[in-house]
This record gives sequence, structure tokens and C-alpha cells, in this order.
Amino acid sequence: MPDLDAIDRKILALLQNDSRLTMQELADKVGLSVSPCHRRVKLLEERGVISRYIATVDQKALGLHVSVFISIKLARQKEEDLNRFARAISKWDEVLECYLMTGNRDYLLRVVAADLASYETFLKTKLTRLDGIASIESSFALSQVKYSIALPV
Amino acid sequence: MPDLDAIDRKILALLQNDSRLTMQELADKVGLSVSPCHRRVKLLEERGVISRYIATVDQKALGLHVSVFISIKLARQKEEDLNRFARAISKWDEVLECYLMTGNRDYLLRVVAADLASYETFLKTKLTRLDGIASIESSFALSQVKYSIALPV
DNA sequence: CATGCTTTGGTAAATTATCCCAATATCCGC
DNA sequence: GCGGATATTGGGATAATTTACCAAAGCATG
Repeated sequence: MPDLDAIDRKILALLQNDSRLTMQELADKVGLSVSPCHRRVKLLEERGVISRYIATVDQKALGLHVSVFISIKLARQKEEDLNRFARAISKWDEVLECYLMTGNRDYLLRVVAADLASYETFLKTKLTRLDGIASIESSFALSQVKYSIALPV
Repeated sequence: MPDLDAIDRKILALLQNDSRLTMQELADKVGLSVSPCHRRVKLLEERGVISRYIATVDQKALGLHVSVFISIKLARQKEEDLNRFARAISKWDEVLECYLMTGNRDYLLRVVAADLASYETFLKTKLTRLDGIASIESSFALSQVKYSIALPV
């Protein structure tokens, strides 16, 4: 995979913040004309550097006032157990992020819910019904100080 | 603010996954013609329900192989201390997420870096130089099991 | 200095977004 | 149920944007 030059990185930085820039605007900002700029963007898409284009939705506008981080310890950590857990997690829309962590081999989940009641429903009807979970610990976010999808380029 | 009906929610669900759908495609999927579909999208934008359109970039393609969760405890938790911390955090591109947490009033940060060396540089030249930090605890992510920006609608 | 390869820039065609207006549907009081 | 007011829809015309093509310019290599 060929490396990203300075212009590619500038394109990525700009599109990570606003993918609705027209090719003309983007080209102006990176100092190219439309044609080569367009070709670079297409190439970044084909190479998978740009993976998708999405709209971001305001969490409060949807009434999702609760953000929770959940630490989970499994009873066993065989590959099969990990895979089974990952498959279950992936199906649930409330779970926005899930990471396999170092240390005591826990998972860390970020979950959103409308309120504490619906979070409780999530716990009771989904998470705690999974087999093989040794412990669950919830930490609630009081506020989102920073949230960005833009990776440093 | 008027409520979101079923079609609005369908629009949001679709655009959260792919904002490059044409109005024609989007209209077909939600069962409207182009005009009212377009008007609904514009309204969702104006009301701030749709906040932005962005491109997502592949973390590995950028060589960012390290994801770290950092728990931070401040020496004092007066509003001024919290604000000062928030301002500093917000400037750093390595910090993708930062939450003020309940409990012992800690912050939880998600930070990305190219490797352990550059993570160490981030710690030494930025985070640990902040005043008023009582303790820092890093937990490393072995793998990203799930990562989504799409809120449940 | 010439050759081959890569990247660029401009133009034209195709696609898509956007706006306007008439028609339809929905809601409310009676 | 009925009539009127309001909100929503659908189609078509126009403007904006994307996309493909080709010639020209830059760049490294021998």
C-alpha cells in the first residue's frame, strides 16, 4: 500500500470534519484542481483509507440522555467464549463501542440509553442474560467533554 | 421541537450508515418521493438532529495501532478546575473521547496513538504536564470488537 | 539529455440536489 | 359526518455537482 502524502492527509483531515465539501471546495483547500483531487479521493476510498460516509445525529435530540461505560469480566477467556460474546454484543444497537482490554482481560463497552429505566431494561433483558459473564460494573458519564471521530492525520 | 415520526427515524437510521445515498435512493427506501424526502432531511439538519456529515477513516490505514483508555482523577473538582481540564483536552487531536464520570469524579479518555512510543510521548509532553492531576491510569485495548457512531433510533 | 511513468488540469457529459407550484392528505371545530 | 384551514406530498424545471476523458506538464531513471 503506497503511503499517504501531505495532500492525502489534508484531504482526510478535511473530509473527517465535513464530507459535504464539494470537490471544488476541497480542491481549493488542498491546492489542487478538481480532477486530481477527485482522483485522490476515489483512490483513498478504493484503498479503504476512507471507509464510509455517514451523518452524525445529536444524541440529545433523540432523547438518549444516558451514557454508560460497562466493564465486563468473563468466566472463561477461551477464544470461543470471546467470539460468542462479541457476536452477541454486535447485534445490540445500544452498544456503540466494545473493546477487548489488556490486564484482567475484560471488555469495556459504551452503551447509550434514553434513561436509567431503559438502561436497566437493557441490562436485564440482554446483557445479564448472556452466559459466561463473571461480573459487570457500570460507570455513568455525567457529561461528554469531547467526542470526535476524526483521527489525527 | 416537533417530534420525529417513523419516516424521520428511518431517514436518520439510513443516513447514519451511509450519507452518500442519493435523495432518490433514500426516498425509495423510506417510501416517499424525492421532494418531501429532501425537505425532511433539510429540516432535520436545520433542527440540529443531523449535526454533520463526515468521512470515517480506517485507523489501521493511518498506522494508529494503539487505543488507550485513561482514567484521570483531579486533585480538586471545582468547576474552574474541570473547565481548565476540558479546555486542554479539547485541543489535543489524540484524544477522541472524554467523559466526566460519576463516582470518584474521574474523567475517562479514549486516546489513539501510532505505537507505545508515541503514546508515551503524548503522556510526557501533554497529559502529565497538566496541573491539578492527582492520578492517571492507562488501560490498553487489545482489539476493537465493535465501533459504531450510529445511535439507536 | 532523452525516455517512460505518474500526476495534473480543463472540458464536456451525466448525475444529483434544489426550488417552485399544484394536488393531496390530515386535522379541527361544528 | 361536513367544511375549511393547515401541513405534507409529488412532479417537473433548473442549477449545482460529480464523474470520465484526454492532452499537457512534472519527475525520476538510465
